Amino acid sequence: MSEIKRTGRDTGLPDFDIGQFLPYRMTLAAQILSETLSRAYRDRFGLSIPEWRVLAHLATVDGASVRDIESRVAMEKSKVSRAASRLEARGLLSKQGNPEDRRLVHLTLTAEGIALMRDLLPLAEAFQRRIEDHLGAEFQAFDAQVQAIIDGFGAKGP
Amino acid sequence: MSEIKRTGRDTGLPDFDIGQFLPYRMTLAAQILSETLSRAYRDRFGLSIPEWRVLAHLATVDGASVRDIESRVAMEKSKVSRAASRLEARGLLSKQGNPEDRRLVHLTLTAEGIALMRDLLPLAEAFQRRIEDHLGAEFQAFDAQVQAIIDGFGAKGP
DNA sequence: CGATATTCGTTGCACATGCAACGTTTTTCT
DNA sequence: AGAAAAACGTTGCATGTGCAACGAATATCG
Repeated sequence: MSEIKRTGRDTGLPDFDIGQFLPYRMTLAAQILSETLSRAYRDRFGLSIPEWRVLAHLATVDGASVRDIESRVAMEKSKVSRAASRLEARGLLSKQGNPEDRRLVHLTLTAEGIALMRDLLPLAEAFQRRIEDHLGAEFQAFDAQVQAIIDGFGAKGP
Repeated sequence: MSEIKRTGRDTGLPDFDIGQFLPYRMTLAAQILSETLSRAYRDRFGLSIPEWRVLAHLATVDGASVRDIESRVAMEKSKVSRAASRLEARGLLSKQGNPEDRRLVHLTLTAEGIALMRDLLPLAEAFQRRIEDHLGAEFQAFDAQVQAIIDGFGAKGP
C-alpha cells in the first residue's frame, strides 16, 4: 500500500524507507495512541500527560514521593515536580513533608483528586480494552514483544 | 516480576497499574529505542531527531517540499521548516524555489548531505537488524500489529 | 563524633515545540 | 476575467522540556 515513489535524482545512497524503520514506526504508533488519549484528558479533565501520569500512579499507590514517581512512570524529577505543583494548585493532590525523612515530599490525592480519578480511570480502562479488541488474539504476544523491547534496550547494551 | 505494592491508604478507586497500560508501555518502548538512536545521531553527527527525519526522507526521495515531508514523517510543517533551515545552515541540504509552483520550497541534499547519509544510513540499518534479531521469529507479526495500531487509530474512530 | 558524600526536590536557563497569524502564490467559483 | 478561498512555508509568541546548579537533609566514612 505505501509504495515509495523514487522520483528524485539518484544519490547512490542505499535504499532506505523511514516508513519501514521500526523506531520511527513505534514512535508513530505510540504518538497516535497518546494523542487520542491526551485529547480526552485535556478536553474533559484539563490534564496534560505528565499530570495524568502522576495521578495515575497515585491512584494505584496513594502516597508517594517525587522520586518514587520518577522511577515508576519514566519522567524526570523536574517534570514530576512541576506536574505535582500544578495539580496541587488545582487541589487534586496535596504535598506534605515526610517527618521520617524530611528531604522527601509526600504526595497524596485529595478527595477531589480521588473523585476525578473515579471518572477518569474507567475511560482509560475502556481505551485499553479497545486496543486489545482491535489487536485481537495476538495481543498477548504483542504485549510480550513490547516488554522485550523495554527489557532489552532499557539497560545499556554492549 | 513487577508486582504492585499497594502501600497507601485505600482510596476505593479501581485497580489500575500504569505499568500495564498499553499507551504508556508503547510510549516507553518507543522512547527507549529513540533515545538509543538519538544519542548516536547527536554524538556522531550532531543531528536532532527532526533533522534526522528530514535527511532520511530526502535520502529516499531526493527532492521534496516541506509539505511532502510533513505528511511523510509525521512532523508539523513548522518543525520541518526549522529543521530544514538548520540543515541548510550546516550545508547539508539546499532550498530552492520551485519554478512550477512558487509556493513550494524544493529541498535537496547537498554533496555533503549525501556523504553524511552514506555514513549514517548503515548505522540505522544495523540498528533495525539488531531489533529484529532481538525480537526473533515473531518480529513480522509484531510489525504487523504496530501497523494495525497506526491504521486503526490514526483516522478518527467513532 | 565530625567531615565528606549522597539524596531529594526545586528552580534558572537555554532551547524545542505547537499553534495561530501572516504574506505570497495558486486554485476555485461565479 | 475577477473575486473569494485555499495551500504553502515562515515566524512570533506562549508554553513545555531537559539539564545543571542549588539548598536542605540524611547517609557514609574515617
